[in-house]
Amino acid sequence: MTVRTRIAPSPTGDPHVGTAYIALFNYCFAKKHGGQFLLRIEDTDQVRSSEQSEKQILDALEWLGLTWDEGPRVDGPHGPYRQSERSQIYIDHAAKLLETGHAFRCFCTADRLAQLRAHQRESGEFQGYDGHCMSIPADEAAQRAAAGESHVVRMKVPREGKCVVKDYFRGDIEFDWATVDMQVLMKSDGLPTYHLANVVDDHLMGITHVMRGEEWISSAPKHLLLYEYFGWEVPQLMHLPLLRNPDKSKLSKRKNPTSIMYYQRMGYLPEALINYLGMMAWTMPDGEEKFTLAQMVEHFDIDRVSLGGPVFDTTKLGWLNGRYIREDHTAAQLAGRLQEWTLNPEYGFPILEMAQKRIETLSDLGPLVSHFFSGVVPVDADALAGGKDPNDVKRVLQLALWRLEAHRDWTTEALHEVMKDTGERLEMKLRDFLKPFFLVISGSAVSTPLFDSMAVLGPDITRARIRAAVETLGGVSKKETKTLEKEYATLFAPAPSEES
RNA sequence: GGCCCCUUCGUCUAGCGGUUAGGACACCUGCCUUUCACGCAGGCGACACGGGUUCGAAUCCCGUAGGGGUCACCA
Repeated sequence: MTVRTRIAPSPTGDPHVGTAYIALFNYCFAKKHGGQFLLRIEDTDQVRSSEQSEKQILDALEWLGLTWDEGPRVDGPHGPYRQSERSQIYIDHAAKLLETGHAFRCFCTADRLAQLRAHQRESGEFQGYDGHCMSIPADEAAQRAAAGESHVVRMKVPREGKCVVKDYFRGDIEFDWATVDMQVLMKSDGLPTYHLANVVDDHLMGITHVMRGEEWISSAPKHLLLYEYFGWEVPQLMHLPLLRNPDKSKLSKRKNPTSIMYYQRMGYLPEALINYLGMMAWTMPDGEEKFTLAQMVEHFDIDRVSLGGPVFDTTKLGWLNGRYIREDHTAAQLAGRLQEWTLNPEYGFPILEMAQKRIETLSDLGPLVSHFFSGVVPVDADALAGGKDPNDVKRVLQLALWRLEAHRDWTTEALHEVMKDTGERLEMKLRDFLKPFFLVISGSAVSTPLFDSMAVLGPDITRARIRAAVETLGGVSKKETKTLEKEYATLFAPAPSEES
């Protein structure tokens, strides 16, 4: 038997360091055992996902050196693929479950489900589907479905007995079936949910070991039950501990930079990042802390995984990155890395074009463009407030930051548009509204044009600078966050399809 | 709140019945150095708590506490 592992990132949002962390362990485990490390994009939601973010995930993994193999797949050419192109597979599998009586069509409205949940929460009973539509005879349900009535497909779950999840690291984990919900398998839009797609894909791809985040433990019974219903062999489940924020909660964008591209733009080397990720929950047998991906594969031992959730601490990452810079590079090699990073025509020429009009001597260049080659630039709190109430400025920055976090199109024009709109909705003169942003983005009152600068710097650095400025002004407390969120919702009430 | 998982210095961790509980980051002190950094030497600092089992427990078992995850037509 060949070992086959996989990761299945969602194409929603930015490529997350947590994804790379899970990918790293899958990669090392597969390679150590002469197996394959496969990749698929878990795209079961056409509304929220995008080609662009899918490409970002692939780019990020490649940057880190986590190359995936071409493995068995269901159709089309080899390589990563989108599931939505193949939804017929899930329709067929759902139909099979319907036939064998392991699933049923559910016609319940969102309203009824919301009421049900509210009632259950109030009375403190088990929260989950009450089996309302299970009593509809199969042929009647099929007829209603054929007539075009909106419905979903749910899996049947035993109401008594226990389910034993065999986790490689934790041993047997017991769940009462009564606490497992009758999960929706097919949504009313005809696309599968993650649970169905995941099990079907893993089986068709011949996955032998499912190494994923701890967050999935509680849905493992559903997955196991699906394997049983289909009569398929169950892969070995291995749940890795979750990366944490300094406050120990699950690593999140709200509290930490989590985008892999952020670390790339901040000037971390891929070998340092991957090395650091490798010392989260794992150690080399000899205790060595600096190691390459190849060395990690060579000495990889799955039993050396520790289960306490590691805090992703950028201080130590910085130290490691420094070691790579000074120990593994001559000046000439370092020049090469710098070139790869930003000292190249692609990144540099637009900057020079901006600078050209604004300099008298070549030596004026340095101070003018230095912020393009920096991470977070320091800003003076007093200068930022500009004689006004710092809290007002903070409020404006935070609201705009959220707006920019939801914003995808990072071109000069689009940024101009979204910032102009934000200023208008805040009923401010554009000039007054934009003033602090000049300072925050460039760290100086005299600098390159705002929107062009933001476009060149990219979303990660831009957002990080605004976030840092908010902190400089004292940060937003929990209470302030609440009021601001309310204000944000009324001012910018995002359309339902827009993601945040 | 229900269910589930986890628990060694502030942080990442070694340890898998007998150790003065080891290393790394951070912090502090000193050395090196025109400054800073690097480097070197040293220091501070942890087995969550309570019961068992055992001649002996950080290691095994039970309980408590704390932290986390999860309870969607998101993944």
